[in-house]
Amino acid sequence: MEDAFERSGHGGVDVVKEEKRVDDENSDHHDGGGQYSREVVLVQEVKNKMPPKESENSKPSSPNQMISSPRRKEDQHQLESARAEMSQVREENQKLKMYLNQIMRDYRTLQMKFFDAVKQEDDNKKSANATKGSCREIDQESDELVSLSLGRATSDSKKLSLEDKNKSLAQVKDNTNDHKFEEGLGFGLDYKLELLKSGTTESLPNPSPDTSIEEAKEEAGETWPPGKVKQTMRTSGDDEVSQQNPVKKARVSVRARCDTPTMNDGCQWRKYGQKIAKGNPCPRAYYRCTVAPSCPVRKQVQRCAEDMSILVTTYEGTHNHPLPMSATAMASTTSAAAHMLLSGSSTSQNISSHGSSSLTMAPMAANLQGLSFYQSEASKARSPFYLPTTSFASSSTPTITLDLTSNPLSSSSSSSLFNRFPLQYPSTRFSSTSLSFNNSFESSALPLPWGSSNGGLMNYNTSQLFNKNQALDLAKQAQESYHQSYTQKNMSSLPQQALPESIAAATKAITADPSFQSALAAALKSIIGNGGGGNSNQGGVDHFRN
DNA sequence: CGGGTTTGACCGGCGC
DNA sequence: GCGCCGGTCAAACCCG
Repeated sequence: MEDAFERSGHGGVDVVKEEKRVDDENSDHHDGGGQYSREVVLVQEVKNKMPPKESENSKPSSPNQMISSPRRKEDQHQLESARAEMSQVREENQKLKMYLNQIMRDYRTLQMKFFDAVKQEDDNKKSANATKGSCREIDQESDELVSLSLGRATSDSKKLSLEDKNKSLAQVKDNTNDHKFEEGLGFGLDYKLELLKSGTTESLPNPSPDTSIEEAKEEAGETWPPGKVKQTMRTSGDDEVSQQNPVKKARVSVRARCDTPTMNDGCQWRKYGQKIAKGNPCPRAYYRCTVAPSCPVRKQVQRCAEDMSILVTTYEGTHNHPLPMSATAMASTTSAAAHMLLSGSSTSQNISSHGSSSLTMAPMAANLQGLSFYQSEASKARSPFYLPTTSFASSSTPTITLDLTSNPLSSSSSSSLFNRFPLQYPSTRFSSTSLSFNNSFESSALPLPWGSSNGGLMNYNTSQLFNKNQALDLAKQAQESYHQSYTQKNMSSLPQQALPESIAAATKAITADPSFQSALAAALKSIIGNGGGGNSNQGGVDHFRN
């Protein structure tokens, strides 16, 4: 898998063209046994495509040589068989390349459409700014979008019929002008906006204006950079905190049982201070990220006064550099939570935010290692994901707390969250990425090579809604969009860095993301279409991981 | 010696 | 204005 993926980068269009030929002519025999004459044809065809050096080695003997003796004939027979197998492997590799290229093309197309859609939507919203009806409509739209995307379900989303979702997917496939779904996938922009918002002006270089035309426009006209977030403030109350503190950075608290002085979240931190805070005998330690000298991310670590075994880590800011592979999970989690807090509501109980900002949760959820931004009315009071008044969180700073303690009060969703989270609990499977497509549907999950018995892993629960390829296309598009946004983010925030290095670093970081790995593995598995490739896939993932 | 930690000083926001 | 408090700075110190 890894090999094929690696090669896909060099494959280019020619490979795809060739692959189509092979695929057309031999699409119906992958078993490799029996159909000998056709395999010979295939070998010869492959031979013609191969570079001279390789074709020389595998070139069949002349017909005269082939009939020299029975034994020689048998050897020749085996040779042909081996060649046929090789050709099949090549064929599969080329198919993988083709699929990957196809996915990349689809993604680019969707991304362009997304930018168009954002622009169009901005115009629409400016014209009909304070219309409540449209607001509700947008809410419904967003819910639908999110439910079609990754890892979030709302109670409203359950109302949506399968037909609606199928329709949306069909619209995407047909490249119609309905941009709903593209918006749902197009979270890359929002990811960047989050950087603009939470990344401080103190240390972050200004993002280059050419990362996005829309972004440039928004920046030019508004001191509150993310236009989308600003639009969410139409719903007064929910975004009061953001409004009052436009430059306040959102904080994400993570409560976890931990014996060590600090949680190992994969990042490098340097302690720069310690204080005895009021109301807690335990000192609070202040850390800053030292992965990059200009990284604005800080964290506070303090033991819980009530339960000393609980360590409360509060993260603030967004990394402006490629993260160590082991740190991507926590970083994306906190980034997602922070973004949810800023783009959504800080006082409302409803996690489902308003307007287009809710779209931003879709991508983040894809990187949450199973952290589901699922908060139904019934469970929100006990959700692990709440908006508290922590003992040391400044009341003026929007803070969201992620409770990873094994609280018996935890609902089923939170307990699964606890079990899935890999960082504080290394004993759990690291591959337990939850890339949940609308967990409000309880269809059978796509069988995965490292499948989970209790639903801790990826659940492509949309399989009821559309076929596997479509679901996997979505997964790929979502992940690649994240990839794209991350790349752009790094390019914009590290202008001094050579461009290829930024891209390479971002690529490295993204491919290290277990969510990406999982999606990729599942996509490739589905493409290959057999259920027996589990070990190799797992190995590939492990390789990416290290 | 370089990098990380400790710890008292300092600063700014906020409430009274 | 003053005091409290959270957060940060930076010199001293520690450690490998």
